[in-house]
Amino acid sequence: MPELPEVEVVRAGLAPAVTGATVLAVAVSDERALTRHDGDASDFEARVTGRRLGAAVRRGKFLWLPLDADGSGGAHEAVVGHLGMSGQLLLRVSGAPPERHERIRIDLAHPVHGELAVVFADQRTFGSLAVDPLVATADGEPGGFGADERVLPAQVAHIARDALDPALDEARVRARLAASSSAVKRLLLDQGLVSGIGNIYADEALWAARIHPETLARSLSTRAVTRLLAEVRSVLHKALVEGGTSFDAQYVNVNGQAGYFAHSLHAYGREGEPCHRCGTAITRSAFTNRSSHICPRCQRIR
DNA sequence: GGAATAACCTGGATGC
DNA sequence: TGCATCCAGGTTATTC
Repeated sequence: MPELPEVEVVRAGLAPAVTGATVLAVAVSDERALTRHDGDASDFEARVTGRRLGAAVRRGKFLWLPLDADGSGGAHEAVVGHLGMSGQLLLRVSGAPPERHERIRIDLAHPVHGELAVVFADQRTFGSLAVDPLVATADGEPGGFGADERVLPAQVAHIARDALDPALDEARVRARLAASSSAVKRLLLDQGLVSGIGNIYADEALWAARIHPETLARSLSTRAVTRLLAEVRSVLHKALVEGGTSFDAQYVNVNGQAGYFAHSLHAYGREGEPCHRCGTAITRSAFTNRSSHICPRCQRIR
């Protein structure tokens, strides 16, 4: 499932191939991939064709490509994408055969790499692309990772900075945790508080910090919050280094290759297997329409 | 306004 | 072998 590390791997793979490229043609084969676009397929195709793409930028799980950037900023729109559960952005040679679950294909001409295609494929159709206006960031800092412009797509404006963003307002995160009567895991998954964390890395960070996911956020000590935020950053960084987490074919980089972090997981997906710290069997339990994986000995509700 | 929940969707795994 | 059901989960709209 694409979370921050997986999306960053995709962004880093796309950036050299698309920055400065001109869009030759756009083909939308499934309009469900435009659920975040304010218009139909022909509108999307018309608004992207002929435009010049800027550097790929990411905030949390969203990434975007500014349109008609002149190198010193100035773009007013961007193609913004979210991979959802199973979305893939693949780089292919021009004229490559259709991918399984292909939804949108963007043909490009790059001044160095020549003609190529960016293919958006998505099995479960939770992901989407859209053309969206760029708006100024509320804090005056760069909109996301990958570019210095202080703008971001309007539909991403409500998304908080991610855990690896140096401009993250950590004091706000701490204050929200201290005031909330919700379970701490629910807040970790709240993209409006801190973005980029999904179910996999929430479980991993909570295991590393020895915190039960149902623990009330306001009951955490300052020390525990510090430990948790450090583990969130550590887990995301390690996953990024290992190319993200791949359980099946639903997450791959732009070249179709899987990541290796699944081999480093301590909690997520390890139900019944021994805890790497104490040997107790990892358990899985229902948590708001999804699952939580914990070590019942290391992660007790206090 | 904050919190909780349902709905969206497809294909692999499982059970009968 | 074939069919039915369950499950995975990010985001958003709806409800409380």
